[in-house]
Amino acid sequence: MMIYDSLTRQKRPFEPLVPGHISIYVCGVTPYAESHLGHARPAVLWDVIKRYFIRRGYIVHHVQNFTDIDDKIVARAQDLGISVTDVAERYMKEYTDAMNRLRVLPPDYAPRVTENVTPINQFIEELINKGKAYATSAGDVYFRVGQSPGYGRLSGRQVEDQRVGVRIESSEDKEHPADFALWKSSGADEPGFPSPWGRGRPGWHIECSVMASRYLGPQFDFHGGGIDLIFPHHENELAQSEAYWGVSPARCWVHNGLITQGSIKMSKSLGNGISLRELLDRVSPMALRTYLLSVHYRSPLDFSQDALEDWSRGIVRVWDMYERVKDAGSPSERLDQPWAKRLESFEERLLAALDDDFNTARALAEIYEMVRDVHQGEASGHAETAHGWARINILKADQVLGILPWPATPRSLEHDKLLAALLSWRQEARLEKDFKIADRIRVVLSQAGWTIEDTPRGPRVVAKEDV
RNA sequence: GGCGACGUAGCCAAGUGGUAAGGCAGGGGUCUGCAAAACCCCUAUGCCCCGGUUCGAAUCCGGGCGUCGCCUCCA
Repeated sequence: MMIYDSLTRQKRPFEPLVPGHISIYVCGVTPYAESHLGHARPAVLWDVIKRYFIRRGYIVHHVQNFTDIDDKIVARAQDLGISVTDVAERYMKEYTDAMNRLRVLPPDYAPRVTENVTPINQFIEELINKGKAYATSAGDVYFRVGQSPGYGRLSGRQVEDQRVGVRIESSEDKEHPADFALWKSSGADEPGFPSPWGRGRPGWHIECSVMASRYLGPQFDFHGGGIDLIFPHHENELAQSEAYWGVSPARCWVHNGLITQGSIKMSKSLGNGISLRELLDRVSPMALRTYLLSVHYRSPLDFSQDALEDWSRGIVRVWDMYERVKDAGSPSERLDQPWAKRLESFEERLLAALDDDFNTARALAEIYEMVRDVHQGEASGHAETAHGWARINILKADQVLGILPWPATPRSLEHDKLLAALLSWRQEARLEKDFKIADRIRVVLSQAGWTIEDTPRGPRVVAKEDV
């Protein structure tokens, strides 16, 4: 198992901290606005990583937080004239709904900052006691970057090289411009929590150090998030955790590339994010999911509607095959043909692709090659065996990658009866060679959003919204 | 200015030293009342450019060109 670590900048063999267990902390979202497509990428990636480790026999502990208190949420609440809690709840629910539609398994713990204020305060106090942080007369607490010799090694930068002026906020009583807030005092009209330094709220980075160690311990296996979080968020988090525990928190830092549009990063602040909810209303969630997995996670993914549709057309072939073979029995004969041997060893190749730094693109390619082997089996007169393997292998791929759509929108019984009646009328017409009627029925159904396909096994109706 | 990533067929994309996976589109075919679907076959002497290392380079090194990201909230 080879995994790329952002800290060492190389792919290297991975050994879990505790044999047989995998612990994962992924930075979640700040729920102050609608989720966009960019949020779906790490979620789907970590979902696959998790399923992969589970399949490999590990016990997985996965934590993903919600930053439910933050300046942006406060501002949003004031805009909408509702409470900070209501804003956070609304967008957390929206995010969770989108994840469900993408078949993303929920994390084992989804802690919130507002439920961890006391441990956060204890953590900050200890950092002050250790001389790693200091409180100001204004009631703010800052982390003392100068006390962290390794600071900058995750993001590969030196504090003094950074563009001057950008980080420095007005009227600072910070000791050093690079020092960052652990605790920020709240104004009278802002939400706040009591603390030894007065009423205030946690800074952006401290939550993750606190919650990760609280739920997973001082050290854990993976820390994940978008590549844009490396600096300052993860750099600061690393510094805090190290200052507190004396060890580097994550054994491996995994950062996904960003989703762009026209090569420009999709982000909330640029306002060019594609609404995840709207996109999921428009395309099949599982087609979107496979599209996200079609590019290696560390590469940027330049979103295009065309590319998504291309992927959608491809994965539909796998769905169709599953429809055809889902009732097949388990294969009972063992054959020496190459296709049969490949079908038997399909899962090994699937997992081997993921062993190599979670290469989901290669894993998807394995699925298509497997589909071709099934066709070869059919052509060589062993359809039953081939179908049996097809069923097993597609389900195995689905278990790890998540590729099959959940049942399409349920239809009413009346609906089905009506369709069946029209189809049998058309079949009668066809038998009587009355193709005028037959074609007329096809046109009428097509106008209603249904496509009839005459297959060797009889007519089949596909609803346009299913694809 | 500092740091980093990327550049593979018409499009998307895997491949990090051994002779270019996969998907979409396109062409040809099988099947079919027609259509669609499905399936089969074909489609990069070449991987941004120029040098170098090597028996051998898309892969390693050097130099360019182009695009993007981080340094401010960001997945």
